[in-house]
Amino acid sequence: MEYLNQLNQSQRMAVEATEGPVMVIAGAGSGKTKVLTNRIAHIINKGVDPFNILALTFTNKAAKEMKGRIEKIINSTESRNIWMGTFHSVFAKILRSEAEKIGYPNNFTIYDTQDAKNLIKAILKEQGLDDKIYKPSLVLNRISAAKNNLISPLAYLNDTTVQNEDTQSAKPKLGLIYQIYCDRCFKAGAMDFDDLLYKTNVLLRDYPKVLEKYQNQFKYILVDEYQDTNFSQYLIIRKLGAANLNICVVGDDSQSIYAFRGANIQNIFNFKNDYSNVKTFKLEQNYRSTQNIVNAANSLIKHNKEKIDKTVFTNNEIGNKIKIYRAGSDNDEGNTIANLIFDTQLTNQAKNHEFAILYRTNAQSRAMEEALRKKNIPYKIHGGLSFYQRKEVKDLLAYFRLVINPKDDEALLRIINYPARGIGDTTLEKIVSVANNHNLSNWEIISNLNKYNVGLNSGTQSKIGDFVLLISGFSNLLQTKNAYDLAHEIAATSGLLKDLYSDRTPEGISRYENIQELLNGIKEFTEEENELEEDITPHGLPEFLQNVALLTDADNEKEEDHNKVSLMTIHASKGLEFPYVYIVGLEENLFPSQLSITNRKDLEEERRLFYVAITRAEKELVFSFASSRYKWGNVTFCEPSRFIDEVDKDFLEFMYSNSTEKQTNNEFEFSRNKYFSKSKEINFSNSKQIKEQTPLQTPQQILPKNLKKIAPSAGISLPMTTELVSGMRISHEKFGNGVIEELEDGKATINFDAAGKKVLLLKFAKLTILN
DNA sequence: GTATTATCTAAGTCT
DNA sequence: TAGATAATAC
Repeated sequence: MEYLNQLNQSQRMAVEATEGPVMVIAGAGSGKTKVLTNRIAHIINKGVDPFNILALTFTNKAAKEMKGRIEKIINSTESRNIWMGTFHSVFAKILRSEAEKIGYPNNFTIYDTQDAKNLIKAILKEQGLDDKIYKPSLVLNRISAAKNNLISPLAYLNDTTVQNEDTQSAKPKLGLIYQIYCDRCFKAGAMDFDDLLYKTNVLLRDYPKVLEKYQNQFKYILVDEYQDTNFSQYLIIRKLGAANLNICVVGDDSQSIYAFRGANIQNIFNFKNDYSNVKTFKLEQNYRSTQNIVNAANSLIKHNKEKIDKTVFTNNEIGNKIKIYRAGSDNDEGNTIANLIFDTQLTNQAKNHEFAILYRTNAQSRAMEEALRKKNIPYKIHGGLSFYQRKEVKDLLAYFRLVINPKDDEALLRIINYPARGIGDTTLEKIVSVANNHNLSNWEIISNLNKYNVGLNSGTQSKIGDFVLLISGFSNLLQTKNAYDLAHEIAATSGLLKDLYSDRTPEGISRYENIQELLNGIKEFTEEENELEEDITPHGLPEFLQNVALLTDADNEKEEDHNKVSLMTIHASKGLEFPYVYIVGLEENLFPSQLSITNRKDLEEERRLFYVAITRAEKELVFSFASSRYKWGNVTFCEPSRFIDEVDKDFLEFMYSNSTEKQTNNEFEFSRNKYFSKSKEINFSNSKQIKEQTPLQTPQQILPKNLKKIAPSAGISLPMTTELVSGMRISHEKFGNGVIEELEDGKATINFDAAGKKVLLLKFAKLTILN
């Protein structure tokens, strides 16, 4: 029980109160993860089987890290048996084993947002509805909100309030679209993200035996980031915890930033009323940040009316004031930040990974990326368009999906004519219409063409027949081939590899490489099986796919990304911390977002978002804003964010002449150069020197444009590859030492002492030269 | 039915 | 700016 002595008093109390309902209000940086991990360890040490613990985290990565920490505390690998993960991944797992009960196959597909939107578009077309009025993203939001509040299509149609809302907004058919959408998903054996929670609720509601089983299983339940749970999640917890009532929720109302996806901050406010004899613990001491940062954050959040009373304080050093920079334009802002990072690295001997640039919207990353690239500062983008959303990757994944679940209509439509097979739009329209009339999936039609009168000529029929044979041929291999072999077979035989290979433009090459990377990833996944003797879960293609669907970018981090500056949205930064933090784009209509400034509730959420951003910083914090910014392709002028004014001036240091602020804003249009020169007044001792050192064309600059954007990491680590020659002895983190036998095309064939011959992509392989 | 080009229009945050 | 869609030519 040595670990208990490492905790402060309130932390320790929260850890030791293992029985009954417990709420932990944890201020930013107050050791929330420490409490969670120690609490779970403590429960296990008291004799509880880890299989009886359910812990819901915000990302799968957080779960993995926590398991590691618990393993250290309890000094046993038993920690791996804890049911720990995101709501979505844990309940997807449970749904897979219980799927037949609610009429789904256990190999059900998970539709991502794009699949869902495509389906909605198709429904709109069939119903003759205008997609300018019924914007797919809006429709999907509405459906998502309904599901998160557990409103079924039928309830939706029968709810007069909801119907009035839709009539008012001139979208009376939303209920009908919702209904059709659900039917289509069902017949495709598919669930969207919200279904994973919604269907779990259905399962627990309609099958008391199942509910009982999991109630008995999960004797202890812990929920991290409780302030960001929605009604659907709330109810799952309530039901599962009802038998034992050992429910511990941890959160911080000041960090609730997911209302847009249905999170209900009231869940945390109401916890005391939902359960009797709730023990509440407040963690108020911040161990992360300097006094200046903590106090600045407090002074900001004071402006919110709705919050739980608490006083976050720190005994850390006072630290520097928050510096505020003004830039002339978005590009100028990027350069300013890149220069600051460069200088800070030199003066403080700081590593790249100690820096983070946080922004409100993904679109802001570009200016930052360009500036960092110019200064040769390695960076990684966290979030944004993830690898798995790239077209070519989705295409191959769609083949996998269809092979595993042929009813998956969205996957089928995506690839039936890619690569081109002469099955065009007209043919597909016929098939889809027959499928809808019979309430069957498209696959059921095309695999039984003679049974249904689709009205196709014999040429088209035989093309479709070939496609059916192709897919069912792969399906037959599911039992015999491992994930990698089957994946490779599919990529090759489908013609996808060949199609990508034939495109020798830089973009085409990068697409081909992305497929190679995907296949490499599957290979690694396949080989994991042999590495852990006790790991008995099969590692076939279905298992790989299930893994992939719910991966967040955070779960995907590559080893070679370790020492890089992090770029991410503030939402993605939740739960993370960095010594040096730059919050950029602090402008009205951007942060706070234009869409949020019309009502208090939304504005308060934006303010909490800013609070989250500020509290990521440990040592130093910088704010910046630009006076002009490209939006929709043209320049717009911006005013500094109101949030800057809301932070107490005692903690701020303006790095530009603040006294003329008001006038200069108005003057701006007429004196643009003035501001450009102003930002140059900042003295970057080393920037000039570096510019001259930097070669005109660095390796990353000749990379294909889209690769740079999607996988910036790919470019930055390149220089190393030039140092490699065959015959060289190298070391690889996973495979150990070996000799390079062949170097070609960005790939290396390496003969490892222990692991044997492997072909690795240099771009991704982390090799250390031995000598 | 396919491939190429021209035009449109959309950018808020995420599982 | 870029991805999606429409229009055009083959």
